[in-house]
Amino acid sequence: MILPCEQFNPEGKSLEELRNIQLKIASNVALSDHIGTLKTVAGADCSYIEDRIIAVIVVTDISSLEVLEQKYIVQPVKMPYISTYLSFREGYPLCCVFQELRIKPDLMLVDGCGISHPRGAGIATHLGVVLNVPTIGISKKVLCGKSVAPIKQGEANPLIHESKHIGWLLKSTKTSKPIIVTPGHYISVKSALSMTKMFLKGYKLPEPIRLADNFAYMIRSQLRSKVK
DNA sequence: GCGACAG
DNA sequence: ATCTTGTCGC
Repeated sequence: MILPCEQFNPEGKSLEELRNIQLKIASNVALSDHIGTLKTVAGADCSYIEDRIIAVIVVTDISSLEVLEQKYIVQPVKMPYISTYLSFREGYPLCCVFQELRIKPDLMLVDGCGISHPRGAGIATHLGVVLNVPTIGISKKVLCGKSVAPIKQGEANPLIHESKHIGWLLKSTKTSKPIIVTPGHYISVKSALSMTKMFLKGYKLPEPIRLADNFAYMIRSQLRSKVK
């Protein structure tokens, strides 16, 4: 069996080969709820400093949303950013960090798309399938699909792609643009929205993702002042 | 050929 | 994602 992280490694592969990996991942997605007792929920995000990538995962308590564990890793960037291939740029380091976690989260929110991807395999889905963990994709821009912008805070409208309901546009605060919520793995379209709403704490992004954002930013600040 | 295009 | 100060608004 192939090591988990290797399923995100773009080295030596053509874009066609990477596309085939995504199709294989998409064929293994489960869009029904396979979530047991929810005790912990994590947020995953990446930041960059020059030619290095900083991948972080923050694990929080499901009810208080306070940090239980946070880990990060810094690696050389293996691949340039190419739209629809994000998981081969950020997936490898995130997979490495996940394996170092003492607490394996019951659910993980990932900065990026889930099934709302041309081949049905955004980074949230890719991580969920490879790591066998329930995931939800949270992004700020639509990659594919169409929707109607929600207006009122708390309002959510369906994101439709090729006649299929693949996610939502959620107006998380009064002033921010809507965030895009899509199932990654082991969760239904409906639950992806209700779960995400549970983690909103008055900010644009659900708390686990916001904490991961902040942590990544902090690590980046430390690195630039120390090594430069 | 043209436009779109997560982070 | 990142480069970047002040500034408009609640």
